[in-house]
Amino acid sequence: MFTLSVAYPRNKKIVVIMSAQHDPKQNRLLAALPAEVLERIADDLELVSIPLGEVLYESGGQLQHVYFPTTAIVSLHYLMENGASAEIAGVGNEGVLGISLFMGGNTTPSLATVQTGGCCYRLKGRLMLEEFNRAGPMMRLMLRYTQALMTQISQTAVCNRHHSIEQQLCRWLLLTLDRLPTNELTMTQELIAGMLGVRREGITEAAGNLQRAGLISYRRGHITVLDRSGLESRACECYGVVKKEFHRLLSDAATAKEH
Amino acid sequence: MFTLSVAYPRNKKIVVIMSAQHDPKQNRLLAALPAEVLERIADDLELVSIPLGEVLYESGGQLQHVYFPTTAIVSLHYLMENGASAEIAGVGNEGVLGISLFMGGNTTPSLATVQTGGCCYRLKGRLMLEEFNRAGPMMRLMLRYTQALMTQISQTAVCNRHHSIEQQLCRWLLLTLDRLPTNELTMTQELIAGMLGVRREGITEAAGNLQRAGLISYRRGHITVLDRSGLESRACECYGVVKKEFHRLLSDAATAKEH
DNA sequence: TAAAAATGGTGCGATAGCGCACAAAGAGAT
DNA sequence: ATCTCTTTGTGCGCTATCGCACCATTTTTA
Repeated sequence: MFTLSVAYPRNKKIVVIMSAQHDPKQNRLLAALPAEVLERIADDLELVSIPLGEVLYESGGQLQHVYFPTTAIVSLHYLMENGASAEIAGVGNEGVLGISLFMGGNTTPSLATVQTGGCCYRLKGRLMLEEFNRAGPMMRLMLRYTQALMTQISQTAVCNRHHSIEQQLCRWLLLTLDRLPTNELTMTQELIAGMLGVRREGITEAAGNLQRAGLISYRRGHITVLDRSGLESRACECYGVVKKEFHRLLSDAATAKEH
Repeated sequence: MFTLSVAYPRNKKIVVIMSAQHDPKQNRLLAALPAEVLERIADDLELVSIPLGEVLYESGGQLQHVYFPTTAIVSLHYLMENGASAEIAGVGNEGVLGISLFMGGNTTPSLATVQTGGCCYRLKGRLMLEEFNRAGPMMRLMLRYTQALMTQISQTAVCNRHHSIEQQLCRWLLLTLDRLPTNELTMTQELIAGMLGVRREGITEAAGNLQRAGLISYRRGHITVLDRSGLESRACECYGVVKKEFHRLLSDAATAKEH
Protein backbone atom coordinates (compact mmCIF):
# COMPACT_ATOMS: atom_id res chain seq x y z
CA MET A 1 0.00 0.00 0.00
CA PHE A 2 1.42 3.34 -1.07
CA THR A 3 1.00 5.94 1.65
CA LEU A 4 1.28 9.64 1.06
CA SER A 5 1.55 11.94 4.02
CA VAL A 6 0.09 15.38 3.58
CA ALA A 7 0.56 18.45 5.72
CA TYR A 8 -2.80 19.26 7.23
CA PRO A 9 -3.31 22.49 9.10
CA ARG A 10 -5.78 21.56 11.81
CA ASN A 11 -5.09 17.97 12.44
CA LYS A 12 -1.73 16.56 11.61
CA LYS A 13 -2.57 13.02 12.52
CA ILE A 14 -4.95 12.55 9.64
CA VAL A 15 -3.12 11.22 6.65
CA VAL A 16 -4.32 11.25 3.08
CA ILE A 17 -3.54 7.97 1.42
CA MET A 18 -3.93 6.34 -1.95
CA SER A 19 -4.51 2.69 -2.37
CA ALA A 20 -5.69 0.29 -4.99
CA GLN A 21 -7.29 -1.89 -2.32
CA HIS A 22 -9.73 0.80 -1.30
CA ASP A 23 -13.03 1.50 -2.91
CA PRO A 24 -15.71 3.99 -1.84
CA LYS A 25 -18.20 1.13 -2.02
CA GLN A 26 -16.66 -0.30 1.12
CA ASN A 27 -18.86 2.28 2.79
CA ARG A 28 -22.39 1.00 2.54
CA LEU A 29 -23.99 4.40 2.12
CA LEU A 30 -21.73 5.29 -0.77
CA ALA A 31 -22.39 1.83 -2.18
CA ALA A 32 -26.14 2.47 -2.06
CA LEU A 33 -25.94 5.63 -4.15
CA PRO A 34 -26.97 5.40 -7.82
CA ALA A 35 -23.97 5.26 -10.15
CA GLU A 36 -24.80 8.69 -11.50
CA VAL A 37 -24.51 10.35 -8.10
CA LEU A 38 -21.42 8.45 -7.08
CA GLU A 39 -19.67 9.41 -10.31
CA ARG A 40 -20.45 13.05 -9.67
CA ILE A 41 -18.68 13.05 -6.30
CA ALA A 42 -16.10 10.29 -6.89
CA ASP A 43 -13.24 12.62 -7.78
CA ASP A 44 -13.81 14.65 -4.66
CA LEU A 45 -13.79 11.70 -2.29
CA GLU A 46 -10.53 11.75 -0.43
CA LEU A 47 -9.31 8.63 1.32
CA VAL A 48 -7.89 9.36 4.76
CA SER A 49 -6.41 7.18 7.45
CA ILE A 50 -7.37 8.12 10.96
CA PRO A 51 -5.73 6.78 14.11
CA LEU A 52 -7.33 5.66 17.34
CA GLY A 53 -8.26 8.49 19.63
CA GLU A 54 -8.44 11.15 16.97
CA VAL A 55 -11.25 13.65 17.52
CA LEU A 56 -13.10 14.18 14.24
CA TYR A 57 -15.61 16.70 15.51
CA GLU A 58 -15.73 18.66 18.72
CA SER A 59 -18.73 20.03 20.50
CA GLY A 60 -19.61 23.28 18.78
CA GLY A 61 -16.88 23.00 16.14
CA GLN A 62 -17.51 23.86 12.52
CA LEU A 63 -17.66 21.03 10.02
CA GLN A 64 -15.19 21.06 7.17
CA HIS A 65 -15.93 17.61 5.81
CA VAL A 66 -18.32 14.72 6.07
CA TYR A 67 -16.65 11.34 6.62
CA PHE A 68 -17.76 7.98 5.24
CA PRO A 69 -15.91 5.31 7.24
CA THR A 70 -14.77 2.16 5.51
CA THR A 71 -12.59 0.42 8.07
CA ALA A 72 -12.63 3.05 10.82
CA ILE A 73 -15.24 3.12 13.59
CA VAL A 74 -16.14 6.39 15.24
CA SER A 75 -17.95 6.91 18.51
CA LEU A 76 -20.37 9.77 19.05
CA HIS A 77 -20.34 10.65 22.70
CA TYR A 78 -21.03 13.42 25.13
CA LEU A 79 -18.43 14.68 27.53
CA MET A 80 -19.91 15.85 30.81
CA GLU A 81 -18.80 18.80 32.87
CA ASN A 82 -17.23 16.49 35.43
CA GLY A 83 -15.22 14.70 32.76
CA ALA A 84 -17.33 11.54 32.60
CA SER A 85 -18.49 10.46 29.20
CA ALA A 86 -21.18 8.37 27.56
CA GLU A 87 -21.52 7.03 24.08
CA ILE A 88 -24.58 8.12 22.18
CA ALA A 89 -24.05 6.02 19.06
CA GLY A 90 -21.34 4.46 16.93
CA VAL A 91 -20.68 5.03 13.24
CA GLY A 92 -18.84 2.63 10.98
CA ASN A 93 -18.99 1.56 7.37
CA GLU A 94 -22.79 1.66 7.50
CA GLY A 95 -22.86 5.38 8.13
CA VAL A 96 -21.57 8.89 7.76
CA LEU A 97 -20.26 11.53 10.13
CA GLY A 98 -21.32 15.13 9.96
CA ILE A 99 -25.07 14.93 9.47
CA SER A 100 -25.56 18.26 11.22
CA LEU A 101 -24.10 19.81 8.08
CA PHE A 102 -27.19 19.03 6.05
CA MET A 103 -29.62 18.96 8.93
CA GLY A 104 -28.95 22.67 9.26
CA GLY A 105 -27.24 23.13 12.57
CA ASN A 106 -23.69 22.63 11.35
CA THR A 107 -22.59 21.32 14.74
CA THR A 108 -23.83 19.35 17.74
CA PRO A 109 -23.11 19.29 21.48
CA SER A 110 -21.42 15.91 21.11
CA LEU A 111 -17.96 14.68 20.14
CA ALA A 112 -16.87 12.21 17.47
CA THR A 113 -13.82 10.19 18.53
CA VAL A 114 -12.15 7.37 16.61
CA GLN A 115 -12.69 4.11 18.41
CA THR A 116 -11.03 1.84 15.90
CA GLY A 117 -8.36 3.36 13.70
CA GLY A 118 -8.85 2.93 9.98
CA CYS A 119 -9.92 4.65 6.80
CA CYS A 120 -12.70 6.99 5.78
CA TYR A 121 -13.58 8.72 2.56
CA ARG A 122 -14.18 12.34 3.17
CA LEU A 123 -15.97 14.96 1.14
CA LYS A 124 -15.79 18.71 1.50
CA GLY A 125 -18.82 20.07 3.32
CA ARG A 126 -19.67 22.45 0.51
CA LEU A 127 -19.75 19.64 -2.04
CA MET A 128 -21.89 17.46 0.19
CA LEU A 129 -24.37 20.29 0.62
CA GLU A 130 -24.49 20.86 -3.11
CA GLU A 131 -25.37 17.25 -3.73
CA PHE A 132 -27.82 17.16 -0.82
CA ASN A 133 -29.60 20.22 -2.12
CA ARG A 134 -30.40 18.52 -5.38
CA ALA A 135 -33.07 16.86 -3.28
CA GLY A 136 -32.43 13.57 -5.02
CA PRO A 137 -31.09 10.16 -4.03
CA MET A 138 -28.31 11.59 -1.85
CA MET A 139 -30.78 13.57 0.21
CA ARG A 140 -33.13 10.65 0.62
CA LEU A 141 -30.31 8.32 1.59
CA MET A 142 -28.88 10.74 4.14
CA LEU A 143 -32.28 11.30 5.73
CA ARG A 144 -32.93 7.58 5.96
CA TYR A 145 -29.55 7.09 7.56
CA THR A 146 -30.30 9.89 10.00
CA GLN A 147 -33.50 8.17 11.00
CA ALA A 148 -31.67 4.90 11.55
CA LEU A 149 -29.13 6.76 13.67
CA MET A 150 -31.96 8.19 15.75
CA THR A 151 -33.12 4.66 16.46
CA GLN A 152 -29.64 3.74 17.57
CA ILE A 153 -29.50 6.75 19.90
CA SER A 154 -32.95 5.97 21.24
CA GLN A 155 -32.00 2.41 22.05
CA THR A 156 -28.88 3.65 23.78
CA ALA A 157 -31.16 5.67 26.03
CA VAL A 158 -33.43 2.70 26.70
CA CYS A 159 -30.51 0.36 27.25
CA ASN A 160 -28.81 2.75 29.66
CA ARG A 161 -31.98 2.85 31.69
CA HIS A 162 -32.88 -0.81 31.92
CA HIS A 163 -30.13 -3.24 31.06
CA SER A 164 -27.19 -4.73 32.90
CA ILE A 165 -23.58 -4.06 32.06
CA GLU A 166 -23.26 -7.54 30.63
CA GLN A 167 -26.23 -7.06 28.33
CA GLN A 168 -24.90 -3.71 27.22
CA LEU A 169 -21.48 -5.16 26.58
CA CYS A 170 -23.02 -7.84 24.38
CA ARG A 171 -24.99 -5.24 22.45
CA TRP A 172 -21.91 -3.10 22.02
CA LEU A 173 -19.69 -5.97 20.90
CA LEU A 174 -22.25 -7.08 18.34
CA LEU A 175 -22.77 -3.60 16.94
CA THR A 176 -19.02 -3.13 16.67
CA LEU A 177 -18.51 -6.55 15.13
CA ASP A 178 -21.04 -5.73 12.43
CA ARG A 179 -18.73 -2.92 11.33
CA LEU A 180 -15.56 -5.02 11.19
CA PRO A 181 -14.33 -7.50 8.61
CA THR A 182 -12.94 -9.89 11.24
CA ASN A 183 -14.26 -11.27 14.50
CA GLU A 184 -11.48 -9.69 16.51
CA LEU A 185 -11.62 -6.20 17.90
CA THR A 186 -8.60 -4.30 19.14
CA MET A 187 -9.83 -2.57 22.21
CA THR A 188 -8.92 -2.39 25.88
CA GLN A 189 -11.48 -2.91 28.61
CA GLU A 190 -10.76 0.62 29.76
CA LEU A 191 -11.82 2.00 26.38
CA ILE A 192 -14.99 -0.07 26.29
CA ALA A 193 -15.82 1.10 29.79
CA GLY A 194 -15.42 4.68 28.62
CA MET A 195 -17.78 4.05 25.73
CA LEU A 196 -20.48 2.53 27.89
CA GLY A 197 -19.92 5.07 30.64
CA VAL A 198 -19.26 2.44 33.31
CA ARG A 199 -16.32 1.42 35.48
CA ARG A 200 -13.49 -0.54 33.96
CA GLU A 201 -13.96 -3.20 36.64
CA GLY A 202 -17.52 -3.68 35.49
CA ILE A 203 -16.26 -4.59 32.03
CA THR A 204 -13.61 -6.90 33.50
CA GLU A 205 -16.31 -8.78 35.33
CA ALA A 206 -18.79 -8.95 32.44
CA ALA A 207 -16.09 -9.92 29.93
CA GLY A 208 -14.85 -12.58 32.35
CA ASN A 209 -18.33 -14.08 32.43
CA LEU A 210 -18.55 -14.10 28.65
CA GLN A 211 -15.13 -15.70 28.38
CA ARG A 212 -15.95 -18.39 30.93
CA ALA A 213 -19.13 -19.07 28.94
CA GLY A 214 -17.00 -19.58 25.85
CA LEU A 215 -18.54 -16.71 23.89
CA ILE A 216 -15.40 -14.59 23.62
CA SER A 217 -11.74 -14.84 24.39
CA TYR A 218 -9.48 -11.94 25.12
CA ARG A 219 -5.94 -10.93 25.88
CA ARG A 220 -4.66 -7.42 26.65
CA GLY A 221 -6.41 -5.20 24.21
CA HIS A 222 -7.78 -7.85 21.90
CA ILE A 223 -11.21 -9.43 22.04
CA THR A 224 -12.15 -12.31 19.77
CA VAL A 225 -15.77 -13.27 19.39
CA LEU A 226 -16.08 -17.05 19.34
CA ASP A 227 -19.84 -17.50 19.46
CA ARG A 228 -21.81 -14.77 17.83
CA SER A 229 -25.25 -16.22 18.30
CA GLY A 230 -24.40 -16.93 21.91
CA LEU A 231 -23.69 -13.26 22.35
CA GLU A 232 -26.95 -12.38 20.66
CA SER A 233 -28.96 -14.50 23.01
CA ARG A 234 -27.20 -12.93 25.96
CA ALA A 235 -27.69 -9.37 24.68
CA CYS A 236 -30.82 -7.37 25.33
CA GLU A 237 -33.39 -6.72 22.65
CA CYS A 238 -31.76 -3.36 21.88
CA TYR A 239 -29.24 -4.87 19.51
CA GLY A 240 -31.93 -6.55 17.47
CA VAL A 241 -34.04 -3.39 17.30
CA VAL A 242 -31.16 -1.32 15.98
CA LYS A 243 -29.99 -3.91 13.50
CA LYS A 244 -33.47 -4.54 12.16
CA GLU A 245 -34.14 -0.83 11.76
CA PHE A 246 -30.88 -0.25 9.89
CA HIS A 247 -31.76 -3.08 7.59
CA ARG A 248 -35.29 -1.84 7.04
CA LEU A 249 -34.17 1.69 6.26
CA LEU A 250 -30.98 1.06 4.35
CA SER A 251 -31.21 -2.23 2.54
CA ASP A 252 -30.77 -1.83 -1.19
CA ALA A 253 -34.41 -2.52 -1.86
CA ALA A 254 -35.51 0.19 0.55
CA THR A 255 -33.15 2.85 -0.69
CA ALA A 256 -33.89 2.16 -4.34
CA LYS A 257 -37.53 3.11 -3.80
CA GLU A 258 -38.37 6.76 -3.71
CA HIS A 259 -40.18 7.81 -0.58
CA MET B 1 -65.53 27.14 22.97
CA PHE B 2 -67.58 25.36 20.34
CA THR B 3 -66.74 21.68 20.15
CA LEU B 4 -67.64 19.47 17.25
CA SER B 5 -67.33 15.75 17.62
CA VAL B 6 -66.50 13.83 14.48
CA ALA B 7 -66.72 10.12 13.83
CA TYR B 8 -63.18 8.92 13.27
CA PRO B 9 -62.53 5.40 12.05
CA ARG B 10 -59.31 4.46 13.78
CA ASN B 11 -59.36 6.41 16.94
CA LYS B 12 -62.64 7.54 18.37
CA LYS B 13 -61.15 9.52 21.20
CA ILE B 14 -59.66 12.15 18.95
CA VAL B 15 -62.10 14.97 18.48
CA VAL B 16 -61.96 17.62 15.81
CA ILE B 17 -62.78 20.99 17.25
CA MET B 18 -63.17 24.55 16.09
CA SER B 19 -62.30 27.48 18.20
CA ALA B 20 -61.63 31.15 17.83
CA GLN B 21 -59.10 30.98 20.65
CA HIS B 22 -56.84 28.65 18.76
CA ASP B 23 -54.21 29.70 16.29
CA PRO B 24 -51.66 27.55 14.47
CA LYS B 25 -49.01 29.98 15.65
CA GLN B 26 -49.38 28.57 19.14
CA ASN B 27 -47.13 25.86 17.77
CA ARG B 28 -43.68 27.35 17.50
CA LEU B 29 -42.71 25.47 14.38
CA LEU B 30 -45.80 26.61 12.51
CA ALA B 31 -45.16 30.10 13.84
CA ALA B 32 -41.64 30.03 12.40
CA LEU B 33 -42.81 29.28 8.87
CA PRO B 34 -42.85 32.13 6.36
CA ALA B 35 -46.36 33.51 5.78
CA GLU B 36 -46.37 32.16 2.26
CA VAL B 37 -45.88 28.57 3.39
CA LEU B 38 -48.28 28.80 6.27
CA GLU B 39 -50.99 30.19 4.00
CA ARG B 40 -50.51 27.29 1.64
CA ILE B 41 -51.25 24.70 4.31
CA ALA B 42 -53.51 26.73 6.63
CA ASP B 43 -56.78 25.38 5.24
CA ASP B 44 -55.59 21.82 5.67
CA LEU B 45 -54.56 22.22 9.30
CA GLU B 46 -57.13 20.49 11.40
CA LEU B 47 -57.40 21.29 15.10
CA VAL B 48 -57.87 18.17 17.21
CA SER B 49 -58.23 17.63 20.92
CA ILE B 50 -56.43 14.61 22.28
CA PRO B 51 -56.94 13.13 25.73
CA LEU B 52 -54.35 11.85 28.16
CA GLY B 53 -53.15 8.35 27.40
CA GLU B 54 -54.07 8.41 23.73
CA VAL B 55 -51.55 6.61 21.51
CA LEU B 56 -50.80 8.78 18.48
CA TYR B 57 -48.36 6.43 16.82
CA GLU B 58 -47.55 2.83 17.48
CA SER B 59 -44.37 0.95 16.81
CA GLY B 60 -44.42 0.00 13.16
CA GLY B 61 -47.74 1.71 12.42
CA GLN B 62 -48.28 3.74 9.28
CA LEU B 63 -48.50 7.50 9.63
CA GLN B 64 -51.67 9.18 8.44
CA HIS B 65 -50.94 12.66 9.79
CA VAL B 66 -48.24 14.78 11.30
CA TYR B 67 -49.24 16.55 14.52
CA PHE B 68 -48.18 20.00 15.67
CA PRO B 69 -49.04 20.25 19.38
CA THR B 70 -50.23 23.54 20.80
CA THR B 71 -51.36 22.67 24.34
CA ALA B 72 -50.86 18.89 24.26
CA ILE B 73 -47.59 17.21 25.25
CA VAL B 74 -46.66 13.88 23.76
CA SER B 75 -44.08 11.44 25.00
CA LEU B 76 -41.98 9.36 22.64
CA HIS B 77 -41.06 6.16 24.38
CA TYR B 78 -40.05 2.60 23.81
CA LEU B 79 -41.99 -0.30 25.23
CA MET B 80 -39.78 -3.25 26.10
CA GLU B 81 -40.61 -6.88 25.68
CA ASN B 82 -41.08 -7.29 29.43
CA GLY B 83 -43.56 -4.40 29.54
CA ALA B 84 -41.21 -1.81 31.05
CA SER B 85 -40.94 1.49 29.27
CA ALA B 86 -38.60 4.43 28.92
CA GLU B 87 -39.12 7.87 27.50
CA ILE B 88 -36.87 8.81 24.61
CA ALA B 89 -38.02 12.40 24.23
CA GLY B 90 -40.99 14.68 24.73
CA VAL B 91 -42.77 16.78 22.12
CA GLY B 92 -44.86 19.85 22.87
CA ASN B 93 -45.62 23.16 21.22
CA GLU B 94 -41.99 23.46 20.16
CA GLY B 95 -42.19 20.41 17.92
CA VAL B 96 -43.94 18.06 15.58
CA LEU B 97 -44.84 14.39 15.63
CA GLY B 98 -44.33 12.12 12.67
CA ILE B 99 -40.89 13.07 11.41
CA SER B 100 -40.32 9.56 10.07
CA LEU B 101 -42.79 10.51 7.35
CA PHE B 102 -40.35 12.86 5.70
CA MET B 103 -37.19 11.17 6.92
CA GLY B 104 -38.20 8.28 4.73
CA GLY B 105 -38.92 5.40 7.06
CA ASN B 106 -42.58 6.18 7.61
CA THR B 107 -42.51 4.58 11.05
CA THR B 108 -40.23 4.00 14.05
CA PRO B 109 -39.83 1.32 16.72
CA SER B 110 -41.15 3.74 19.34
CA LEU B 111 -44.56 4.86 20.58
CA ALA B 112 -46.06 8.33 20.90
CA THR B 113 -48.40 8.63 23.88
CA VAL B 114 -50.18 11.75 25.10
CA GLN B 115 -48.76 12.80 28.43
CA THR B 116 -50.79 15.98 28.87
CA GLY B 117 -54.16 16.14 27.13
CA GLY B 118 -54.69 19.11 24.87
CA CYS B 119 -54.78 20.28 21.29
CA CYS B 120 -52.71 19.70 18.18
CA TYR B 121 -53.00 20.86 14.62
CA ARG B 122 -52.69 17.98 12.28
CA LEU B 123 -51.90 17.81 8.60
CA LYS B 124 -52.43 14.90 6.26
CA GLY B 125 -49.20 13.04 5.59
CA ARG B 126 -49.51 13.45 1.84
CA LEU B 127 -49.81 17.23 2.14
CA MET B 128 -46.87 17.43 4.52
CA LEU B 129 -44.75 15.46 2.09
CA GLU B 130 -45.77 17.69 -0.78
CA GLU B 131 -44.67 20.76 1.12
CA PHE B 132 -41.49 19.10 2.37
CA ASN B 133 -40.55 18.06 -1.14
CA ARG B 134 -40.52 21.66 -2.30
CA ALA B 135 -37.17 21.66 -0.53
CA GLY B 136 -37.87 25.13 0.84
CA PRO B 137 -38.44 26.64 4.28
CA MET B 138 -40.63 23.77 5.48
CA MET B 139 -37.94 21.24 4.73
CA ARG B 140 -35.23 23.28 6.37
CA LEU B 141 -37.35 23.88 9.46
CA MET B 142 -38.26 20.21 9.82
CA LEU B 143 -34.65 19.13 9.48
CA ARG B 144 -33.51 21.65 12.06
CA TYR B 145 -36.20 20.44 14.42
CA THR B 146 -35.14 16.86 13.81
CA GLN B 147 -31.60 17.75 14.75
CA ALA B 148 -32.78 19.42 17.94
CA LEU B 149 -34.82 16.32 18.74
CA MET B 150 -31.72 14.20 18.28
CA THR B 151 -29.97 16.31 20.87
CA GLN B 152 -32.85 15.74 23.25
CA ILE B 153 -32.69 11.98 22.68
CA SER B 154 -28.92 12.00 23.11
CA GLN B 155 -29.15 13.81 26.42
CA THR B 156 -31.78 11.33 27.56
CA ALA B 157 -29.22 8.61 26.94
CA VAL B 158 -26.50 10.49 28.82
CA CYS B 159 -28.84 11.38 31.68
CA ASN B 160 -30.04 7.80 32.04
CA ARG B 161 -26.47 6.69 32.37
CA HIS B 162 -25.08 9.19 34.83
CA HIS B 163 -27.64 11.17 36.79
CA SER B 164 -29.73 10.54 39.88
CA ILE B 165 -33.48 10.23 39.89
CA GLU B 166 -33.76 13.62 41.53
CA GLN B 167 -31.67 15.27 38.82
CA GLN B 168 -33.66 13.56 36.13
CA LEU B 169 -36.91 14.60 37.73
CA CYS B 170 -35.76 18.22 37.75
CA ARG B 171 -34.78 18.01 34.09
CA TRP B 172 -38.10 16.44 33.20
CA LEU B 173 -40.15 18.97 35.14
CA LEU B 174 -38.33 21.85 33.51
CA LEU B 175 -38.66 20.48 30.00
CA THR B 176 -42.36 19.88 30.58
CA LEU B 177 -42.85 23.28 32.15
CA ASP B 178 -41.34 24.93 29.08
CA ARG B 179 -44.19 23.47 27.05
CA LEU B 180 -46.97 24.63 29.35
CA PRO B 181 -48.59 28.05 29.79
CA THR B 182 -48.84 27.69 33.59
CA ASN B 183 -46.47 26.52 36.28
CA GLU B 184 -48.74 23.66 37.30
CA LEU B 185 -48.65 20.24 35.71
CA THR B 186 -51.42 17.68 36.06
CA MET B 187 -49.56 14.46 36.48
CA THR B 188 -49.39 11.65 39.02
CA GLN B 189 -46.10 10.39 40.39
CA GLU B 190 -46.91 7.04 38.87
CA LEU B 191 -47.06 8.57 35.39
CA ILE B 192 -43.81 10.47 35.85
CA ALA B 193 -42.15 7.27 37.03
CA GLY B 194 -43.35 5.56 33.87
CA MET B 195 -41.84 8.32 31.75
CA LEU B 196 -38.48 8.18 33.44
CA GLY B 197 -38.55 4.40 33.60
CA VAL B 198 -38.04 4.27 37.38
CA ARG B 199 -40.09 3.10 40.35
CA ARG B 200 -42.97 5.19 41.55
CA GLU B 201 -41.42 5.21 45.03
CA GLY B 202 -38.30 6.78 43.58
CA ILE B 203 -40.36 9.72 42.37
CA THR B 204 -42.16 9.97 45.71
CA GLU B 205 -38.84 10.32 47.44
CA ALA B 206 -37.30 12.78 44.97
CA ALA B 207 -40.45 14.91 44.81
CA GLY B 208 -40.58 14.91 48.61
CA ASN B 209 -37.07 16.31 48.71
CA LEU B 210 -37.93 19.03 46.22
CA GLN B 211 -41.05 19.93 48.16
CA ARG B 212 -39.18 20.12 51.45
CA ALA B 213 -36.66 22.37 49.73
CA GLY B 214 -39.53 24.66 48.71
CA LEU B 215 -38.99 24.22 44.97
CA ILE B 216 -42.31 22.56 44.20
CA SER B 217 -45.55 21.76 45.97
CA TYR B 218 -47.84 18.93 45.07
CA ARG B 219 -51.12 17.28 45.89
CA ARG B 220 -52.59 14.16 44.35
CA GLY B 221 -51.90 14.48 40.68
CA HIS B 222 -50.92 18.14 40.61
CA ILE B 223 -47.43 19.56 40.79
CA THR B 224 -46.82 23.28 41.08
CA VAL B 225 -43.37 24.67 40.44
CA LEU B 226 -42.59 27.38 42.97
CA ASP B 227 -38.93 28.07 42.29
CA ARG B 228 -37.89 27.54 38.72
CA SER B 229 -34.29 28.62 39.05
CA GLY B 230 -33.98 26.49 42.15
CA LEU B 231 -34.99 23.50 40.05
CA GLU B 232 -32.50 24.48 37.38
CA SER B 233 -29.64 24.56 39.82
CA ARG B 234 -30.68 21.17 41.14
CA ALA B 235 -31.03 19.64 37.67
CA CYS B 236 -28.13 18.15 35.78
CA GLU B 237 -26.54 19.91 32.85
CA CYS B 238 -28.72 17.92 30.44
CA TYR B 239 -31.61 20.34 30.71
CA GLY B 240 -29.43 23.28 29.77
CA VAL B 241 -27.87 21.46 26.84
CA VAL B 242 -31.24 20.59 25.36
CA LYS B 243 -32.74 24.01 25.91
CA LYS B 244 -29.75 25.82 24.47
CA GLU B 245 -29.69 23.59 21.41
CA PHE B 246 -33.38 24.10 20.72
CA HIS B 247 -32.87 27.81 20.96
CA ARG B 248 -29.82 27.77 18.72
CA LEU B 249 -31.52 25.70 16.04
CA LEU B 250 -35.03 27.10 16.16
CA SER B 251 -34.89 30.70 17.22
CA ASP B 252 -36.44 32.98 14.62
CA ALA B 253 -33.09 34.38 13.60
CA ALA B 254 -31.70 30.90 12.97
CA THR B 255 -34.65 29.62 10.99
CA ALA B 256 -34.91 32.73 8.86
CA LYS B 257 -31.43 32.15 7.48
CA GLU B 258 -31.02 29.62 4.72
CA HIS B 259 -28.56 26.90 5.53
C1' DT C 1 18.02 -5.92 29.83
C1' DA C 2 16.11 -3.16 33.24
C1' DA C 3 12.73 0.20 34.24
C1' DA C 4 8.34 2.19 33.34
C1' DA C 5 3.79 2.09 31.73
C1' DA C 6 -0.37 -0.06 30.46
C1' DT C 7 -3.65 -3.51 31.25
C1' DG C 8 -6.37 -6.63 33.71
C1' DG C 9 -7.84 -9.17 38.32
C1' DT C 10 -9.62 -9.00 42.93
C1' DG C 11 -11.41 -7.57 47.28
C1' DC C 12 -14.28 -4.53 50.19
C1' DG C 13 -17.30 -1.19 51.99
C1' DA C 14 -20.70 2.31 50.41
C1' DT C 15 -24.88 3.51 48.00
C1' DA C 16 -28.62 4.21 44.75
C1' DG C 17 -32.24 2.09 43.16
C1' DC C 18 -35.36 -2.10 43.04
C1' DG C 19 -39.31 -5.17 44.43
C1' DC C 20 -42.54 -5.89 47.63
C1' DA C 21 -45.86 -5.17 51.27
C1' DC C 22 -48.83 -2.40 53.51
C1' DA C 23 -50.50 1.84 55.70
C1' DA C 24 -52.36 6.55 55.32
C1' DA C 25 -54.58 10.10 53.07
C1' DG C 26 -57.24 12.48 49.37
C1' DA C 27 -61.17 12.55 45.93
C1' DG C 28 -65.04 11.03 43.68
C1' DA C 29 -69.36 8.03 43.77
C1' DT C 30 -73.65 6.40 45.95
C1' DA D 1 -71.87 10.58 55.33
C1' DT D 2 -70.02 6.39 53.86
C1' DC D 3 -67.72 3.65 50.71
C1' DT D 4 -64.42 2.82 47.26
C1' DC D 5 -60.68 3.75 44.42
C1' DT D 6 -56.61 6.27 43.50
C1' DT D 7 -52.62 8.24 45.00
C1' DT D 8 -48.86 8.90 48.08
C1' DG D 9 -45.79 7.54 52.20
C1' DT D 10 -42.80 4.29 54.46
C1' DG D 11 -40.16 0.39 55.80
C1' DC D 12 -37.08 -3.53 54.64
C1' DG D 13 -34.10 -6.65 52.55
C1' DC D 14 -31.77 -7.36 47.98
C1' DT D 15 -28.77 -6.43 44.06
C1' DA D 16 -26.04 -4.05 40.76
C1' DT D 17 -22.90 -0.86 40.43
C1' DC D 18 -19.59 2.39 42.26
C1' DG D 19 -15.13 4.13 44.21
C1' DC D 20 -11.06 2.90 45.85
C1' DA D 21 -6.89 0.35 46.77
C1' DC D 22 -3.61 -2.73 45.46
C1' DC D 23 -1.40 -6.49 42.97
C1' DA D 24 0.12 -9.32 38.86
C1' DT D 25 1.17 -9.62 34.31
C1' DT D 26 2.27 -8.14 29.85
C1' DT D 27 4.04 -4.67 26.72
C1' DT D 28 6.69 -0.74 25.64
C1' DT D 29 10.42 2.30 26.39
C1' DA D 30 14.91 3.67 27.72
